[in-house]
Amino acid sequence: MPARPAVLSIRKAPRQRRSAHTVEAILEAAALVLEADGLEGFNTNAVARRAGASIGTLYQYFPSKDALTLALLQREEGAYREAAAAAAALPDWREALVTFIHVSARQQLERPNLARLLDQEEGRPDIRAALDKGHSFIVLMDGILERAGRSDSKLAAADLLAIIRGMTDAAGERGERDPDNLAHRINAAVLGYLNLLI
Amino acid sequence: MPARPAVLSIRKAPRQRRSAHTVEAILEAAALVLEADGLEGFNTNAVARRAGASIGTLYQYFPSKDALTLALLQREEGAYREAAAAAAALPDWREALVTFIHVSARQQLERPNLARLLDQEEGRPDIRAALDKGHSFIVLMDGILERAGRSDSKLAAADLLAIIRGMTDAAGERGERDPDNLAHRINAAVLGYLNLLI
Amino acid sequence: MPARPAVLSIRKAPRQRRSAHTVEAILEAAALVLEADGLEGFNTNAVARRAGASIGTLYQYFPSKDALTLALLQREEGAYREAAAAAAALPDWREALVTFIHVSARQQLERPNLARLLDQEEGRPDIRAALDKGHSFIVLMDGILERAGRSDSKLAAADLLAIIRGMTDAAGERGERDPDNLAHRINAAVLGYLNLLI
Amino acid sequence: MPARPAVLSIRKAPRQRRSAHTVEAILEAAALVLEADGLEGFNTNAVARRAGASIGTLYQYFPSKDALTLALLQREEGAYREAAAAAAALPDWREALVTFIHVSARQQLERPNLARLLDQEEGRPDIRAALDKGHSFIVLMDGILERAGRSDSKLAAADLLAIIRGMTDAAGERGERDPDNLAHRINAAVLGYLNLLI
DNA sequence: TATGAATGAGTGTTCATTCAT
DNA sequence: AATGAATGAACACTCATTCAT
Repeated sequence: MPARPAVLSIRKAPRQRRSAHTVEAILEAAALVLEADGLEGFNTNAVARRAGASIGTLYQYFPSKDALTLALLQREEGAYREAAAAAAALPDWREALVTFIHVSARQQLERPNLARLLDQEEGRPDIRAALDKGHSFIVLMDGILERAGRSDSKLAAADLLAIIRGMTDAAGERGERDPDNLAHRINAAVLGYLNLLI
Repeated sequence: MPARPAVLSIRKAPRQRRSAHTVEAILEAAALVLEADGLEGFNTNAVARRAGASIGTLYQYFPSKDALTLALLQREEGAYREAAAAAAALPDWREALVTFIHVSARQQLERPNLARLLDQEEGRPDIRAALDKGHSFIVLMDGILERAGRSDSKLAAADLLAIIRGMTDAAGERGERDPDNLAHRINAAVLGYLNLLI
Repeated sequence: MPARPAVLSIRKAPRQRRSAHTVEAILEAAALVLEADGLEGFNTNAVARRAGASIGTLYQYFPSKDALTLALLQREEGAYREAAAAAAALPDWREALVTFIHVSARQQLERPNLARLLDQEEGRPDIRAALDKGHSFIVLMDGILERAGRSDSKLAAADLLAIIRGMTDAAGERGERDPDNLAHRINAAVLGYLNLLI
Repeated sequence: MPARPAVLSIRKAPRQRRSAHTVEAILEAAALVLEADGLEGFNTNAVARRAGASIGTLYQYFPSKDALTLALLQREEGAYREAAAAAAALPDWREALVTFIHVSARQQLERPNLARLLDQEEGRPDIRAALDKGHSFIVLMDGILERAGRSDSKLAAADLLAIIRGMTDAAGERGERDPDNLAHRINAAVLGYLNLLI
């Protein structure tokens, strides 16, 4: 029951230990290439070379460049997504919000260039379509805001995510390293937004 | 001694009226292609075709694709930059800030897809290096915040611009059309940031 | 009003004399490669090389390999198709049939390997779909047989074309050179078919 | 001293029953892939997958793709070849000829797509060279025609086989199912050829 | 000055074949 | 004997850029 088109899912599940290692090496190589050379230098041959694998091996596991990008996206966001979901599930909505922001700041400053470029890739139509909409961050944020009793929760959720993403991207780009400080500043903007907007 | 590498500056200043018209046609074609087909479809041959010019003509005015991108960036931001500078020059810093935000919201919703894609291009190292740092928006914002008596004006300016850019990009992408409403929401976040952060 | 999908039609009509020459050179190179190396060696890079053109030039005129194949098919069959139509239009159906066969034999022995390989390509679904069904040879043959008063004209037309194609292909492959002799033998089979089958 | 190059012969004669079964599974998988996906989809990995074997196993029995193709060709033609030889051995040459044709029609309509594609593969130089000339159908047909007292037996044999192959290929491609009817029509052409050509 | 034909390095992708396990 | 991971040459196709006309 493939939830997304076959061409974007991983081509074969690695059965041997060697395979799992190769897949991991390719994904990490993709991350490194993206960080080092940006979207411009992000091509499958470069990734394979960096992974110490052949181009054929890459394509045994990822049926297309988009599938590779998607897999990297999911790998990078996996832990983030879980932590964000856990934050959103906290009983007190204020605590949920603050924790969500903190988690976001920490994630972004981990590998800032990678996160920023993946954010960009996430905007591409093909990738977008393949992402699991049900679990996206906006749903989490919307849940928090509904519990806060906001009638404009959908719009506010979109705005708050835009603030978070905008500020974390910029901070990462500038080379900031302290997630606590960044989270503190995001909190100010977010709480201001919620308080001042009725 | 040119302030930026020759290969990114416009190749020749159009002297005749016909030339000026051609340059303008190419720039507008670049904008249209970018809006219609995204970064994926943005190539010099497509731009020339859309402009009704030959590829050779395009290269007579723009020595490289990056130079074309840069020129478009500057054309699109020209009016915005002036309006933003005027806003920043208002005597009352609060009024300056609110006006700056309003100007930004209006600019972004004018041609949202174009603005968003150009924002992305602006992030590329080559383009970035060629942009005139002296006149960038951060200087304007920093000026406003200094007059507001903030000691952290540099960092706050960066944060506020990130908020503005993040929210306007997302709003444009969602298809919002009303700059007043958008500006209102941005104000809340920005003022909250300034009030809550001592 | 493109009767067939754009991706299979020629990409641009050559405007300058140089272009027309290039297109012709590429088509002839395609024919030569096909004759020399068969379908196995028929790739766009080889064709371009043989034409003394770059691969980019090839793709300026033919948007895909299939489009090139199709254009070659049409070039090779152009004169044949006209001659066959003229034959089929002869008042006496017997004369029409005999002339049709003669024309077919001559065409096939002209460049036998090329004709045979193009016959094969003609069978591929993509190519087939793009070919103009209205003018295909079976329609011509069907017309002749209807005038001969046959009630089974559709089936008979298919059979006779199969006989003609089968015999001409084999003759060409064996290196036969005399179209008159070949046509004579085809006539025997075809007339036998028509006489003996009621 | 092998009659054909080692690389095209089967790699090892299957000694154990399991091996024989594997070889058969691979050959049938090759047939199925060819029928389902055509020459375009006919690749060794797909065949192995369909056979439920690994690619390594395939290469243990068939040293190359061509060897696999050749083996399939021989498997498919095995029964046909025997039946055709039996037909050709009938005392009355007319009966031999008619039976030969009937056998051919039946064979072709059995698995029409497979037969047609294998006919095509049979035309490739490499495959051709490896086929055992001594037992080919043309020898059988030549024998029949010699007994019919024809001096042009070699040429006539080639022509008649071309007629038979052309008509059966086309009939199979059109989806015909009745070998009797097809054989009847082929008879007409063949007898016409023999009668009319002195 | 304008044109557009030509270029060719580069990119995504396939697939026959090998070989360590 | 069987497996399947790995290889890399080969191919279709794109697009920024040049230059003869």
